[in-house]
Amino acid sequence: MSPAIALLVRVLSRRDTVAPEEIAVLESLPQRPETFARGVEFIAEGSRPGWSCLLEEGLAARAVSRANGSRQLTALHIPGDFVDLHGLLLKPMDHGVLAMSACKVVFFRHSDLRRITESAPHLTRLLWLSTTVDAAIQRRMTALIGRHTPLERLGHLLCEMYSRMEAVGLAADGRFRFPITQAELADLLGLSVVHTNRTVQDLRATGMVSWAQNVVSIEAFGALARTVGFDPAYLNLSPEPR
Amino acid sequence: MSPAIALLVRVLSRRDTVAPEEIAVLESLPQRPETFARGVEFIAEGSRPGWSCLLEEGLAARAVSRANGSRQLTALHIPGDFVDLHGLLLKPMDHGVLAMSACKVVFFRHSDLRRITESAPHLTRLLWLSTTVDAAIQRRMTALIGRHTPLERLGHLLCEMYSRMEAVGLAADGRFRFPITQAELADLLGLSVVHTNRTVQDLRATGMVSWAQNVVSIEAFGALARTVGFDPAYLNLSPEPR
DNA sequence: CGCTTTATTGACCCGAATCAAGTAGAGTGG
DNA sequence: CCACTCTACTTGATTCGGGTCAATAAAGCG
Repeated sequence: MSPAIALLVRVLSRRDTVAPEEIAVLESLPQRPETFARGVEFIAEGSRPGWSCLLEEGLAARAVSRANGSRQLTALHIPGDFVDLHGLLLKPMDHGVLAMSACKVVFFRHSDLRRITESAPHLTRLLWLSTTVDAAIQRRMTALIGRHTPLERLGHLLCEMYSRMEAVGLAADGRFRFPITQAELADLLGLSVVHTNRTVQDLRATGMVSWAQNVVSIEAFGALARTVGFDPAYLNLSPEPR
Repeated sequence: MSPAIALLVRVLSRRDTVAPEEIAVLESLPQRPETFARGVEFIAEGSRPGWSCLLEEGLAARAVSRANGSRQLTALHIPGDFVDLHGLLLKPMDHGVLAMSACKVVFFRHSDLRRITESAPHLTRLLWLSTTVDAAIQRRMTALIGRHTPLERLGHLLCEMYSRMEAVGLAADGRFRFPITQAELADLLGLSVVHTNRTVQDLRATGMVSWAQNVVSIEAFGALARTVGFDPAYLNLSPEPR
């Protein structure tokens, strides 16, 4: 199985059983692999792509730009995420996608994905589910930025990233690679760079998280989750008939 | 045609052509109508409903609650919105839905909706599209709260509400009914009640909006849209093959 | 026509932005 | 191998937007 598909199936399997025929359907899709360097906006805001991409390696982010030139990062994506699957339906793209680290991605033609909706209803629902989990994450983010302290925002984000990465086998024992600069983190959390830095230090001072050389290590996941109010239910990582 | 379905079809038709057979399929679904008084949380956070509801009349909001008891409103819903269509796939509900005014809603059984995904691919894509537009709106909200001034948040929200209401025939000439208290608005915009009030007054002072007795009147839509950076593209209200 | 909810105003204060340096690494090239 | 540069991180001083507290006006409404 191609590595990108393997990751996708791995996440989907956390949510429902994926039949061998469904895996075969995914496997049979023509792929267009590409890699992008850190900083590249590989899906442009306002564009009308005819392909959607699955992230295979690296960290990517969605960004909406403002009139004054500044941009806001609205979401992070990790390997196994079907980053712009919604582009199949949503035209034009209401946001851009940029590589936060070197990214390896695989593109699928919309016409091929559309064929799945014509012939594989359950698989279609699983893909649809992916986009709704995405929306649930976005909803969390809105609440987080709207009504939570900087420490809660950061702590919650780390809990979420850990949980998601763990689901695709990229994290264990509270540790995961997280190649993001504090400036990018600030864009994501809706804080200034200076305050983001102070918040990271506050979080380190609690002893619940250590973070150096792009590796985050959550020393006390339970305690952190409790203090920042993280409950992974919204990630829908438990198998259910969908 | 039942009024709720008529509204739904009206929005869907703004996004793509809806075939008569597709309308017939929607019409044929068994409906369970209900009404709720203002303030009632008619879909509970954490529940696993077997039905999804389409709003026919009134204003509703999604809310996520916090540990300390406060809640954050993350989205507003107007007639024609398939408020918790994502509940078909997402279990449990990651947020509650509450009536901001008296609401008339119509429930559809998940088993019936699932049947649509089995037999009506294009209609399925239109429903899927609804949930992704919803996500795009949420994304906008995140960016709005994260990096925009209170005046921009409020002005943008009003532009969006007008555009959405106009699409279902509930607004014209810049005017629409908007039965929301400033406390609720504060919850939605991530501001304090006091500051929300001052922001409303600031907005009135610009002369671009007048607002009294639950009726908002945008006197200069173009000017307002320009000053708050509103571009309706993310609402996907232009017909496209989907 | 009281009573409750909603809107409004003023005073005060604090959290986070902004401004301004300074430090530490990681490359890069002479 | 070491200056040079660039980026990321860190720290301190200052400012200000928006929160909080408290009180009053104005609607609704039973």
